Amino acid sequence: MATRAQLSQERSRQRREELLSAAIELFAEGGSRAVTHRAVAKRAGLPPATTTYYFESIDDLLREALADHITSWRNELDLLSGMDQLPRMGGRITDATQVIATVWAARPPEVAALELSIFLAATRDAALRESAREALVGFEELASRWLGLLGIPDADRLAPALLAVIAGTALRRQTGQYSEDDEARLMSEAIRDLVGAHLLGREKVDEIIADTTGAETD
Amino acid sequence: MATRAQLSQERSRQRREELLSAAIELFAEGGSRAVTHRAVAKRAGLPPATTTYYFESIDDLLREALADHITSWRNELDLLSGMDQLPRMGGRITDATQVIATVWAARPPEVAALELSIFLAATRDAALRESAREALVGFEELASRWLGLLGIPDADRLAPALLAVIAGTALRRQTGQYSEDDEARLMSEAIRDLVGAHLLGREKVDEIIADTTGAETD
DNA sequence: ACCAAAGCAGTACGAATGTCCAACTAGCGT
DNA sequence: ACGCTAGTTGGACATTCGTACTGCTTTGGT
Repeated sequence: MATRAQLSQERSRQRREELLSAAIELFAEGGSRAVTHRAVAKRAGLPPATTTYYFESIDDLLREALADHITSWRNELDLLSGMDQLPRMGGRITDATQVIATVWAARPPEVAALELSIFLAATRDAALRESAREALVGFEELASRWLGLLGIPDADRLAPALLAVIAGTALRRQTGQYSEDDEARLMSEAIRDLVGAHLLGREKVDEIIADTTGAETD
Repeated sequence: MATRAQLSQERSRQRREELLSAAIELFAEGGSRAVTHRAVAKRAGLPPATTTYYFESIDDLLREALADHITSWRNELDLLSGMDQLPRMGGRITDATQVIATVWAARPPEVAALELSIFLAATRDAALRESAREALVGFEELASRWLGLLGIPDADRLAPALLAVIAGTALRRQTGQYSEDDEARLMSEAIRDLVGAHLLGREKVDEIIADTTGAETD
């Protein structure tokens, strides 16, 4: 039997993950400067040499930790996607924005900051950028599916704007300029406006804009 | 006269700024890990000890460099604000989004990445967070003023959503998922939708949403 | 029970880092 | 002319870092 071997491998894998987890924690707390061999090992409660044993270099460690977090993040979202809990809301979009706002509020600012940081760190690393792109695609697909379930046509075209609003709000939230309630409300209203204009159609929207502003200045 | 002394002080101030500028460059290129005493001094073409002479610690140096960049960024925006070039567009909002998209395209992704990074770095630093908040307020005021010049009522309420879309698009752009043209188009369309819905008013938007989705599922 | 191999950890070492300090320079008042 | 103050700098120091090396322990096959 390879039971023992498997168990050993399993333990090894788990140690590796603990290191990655510790690295993410340190990164979230103090940025990339805080992620050092010794700090990671200490945080994970493992001997200092462990990090060099499991990873080629400290850069590899950080890279893998960030990529790992992106992946788990996507998995989390895929789980939500599989649940298809949205139809239970009765198909009312106003309620849907409420759902989004609730999910949003449940995600603490520190976590949001971490995820935004990872997306940005991906800027300077080709491999990470690929992961970030995959995650983005996943989010857009998820948003698109949810919007579709609500009976919104051309959901694909609306999804990117929706995500942009969510991401932008996440970023602004980091400044603490608005209260948590205000942030949720601002996002909810922005989404509602985007959905409304989308449903109305581009021609109608252009008409409204022309009527309002064109008339005043022409 | 204190001419000589003033000149000396001026030179000193300039050296300081060169260090800050070098620090920003290094931060943009390699993140906070790349910002070290020696690296900064070398980049600025100054002796190594200069950094310790002008700054309490390396953290202070980085902090001040980021805050400095935020400030100059705001000044740049204030300049745009003072120009009030928007009315020349004839007050057409569709053209205005074009202007925004153009300005946007002119700002290279690397610079956008830097500014996003600074905003995020502010998360972990109280002093920086204050600077970031001031910048945010400045941007919202600017957006609000421009919207007002276009004859849009309640511009204050629209500005945050507009900025969220811009910031969110900036973030997504970092992944390289869409082409630059597509990004500009996506942002332009999202802004147009936001403006249109805003002009239409909340009640009307809610009606549209209720008509479209409520009917299908009720 | 024994051995080969892989997992693992203690330790060491060169390089880089943050910080400090003593000396050197230049401008300024007297 | 001459010190005096502020600006400036080269170099040194302890610390921390990344990494490699050398054994030790555990495991799996026989």
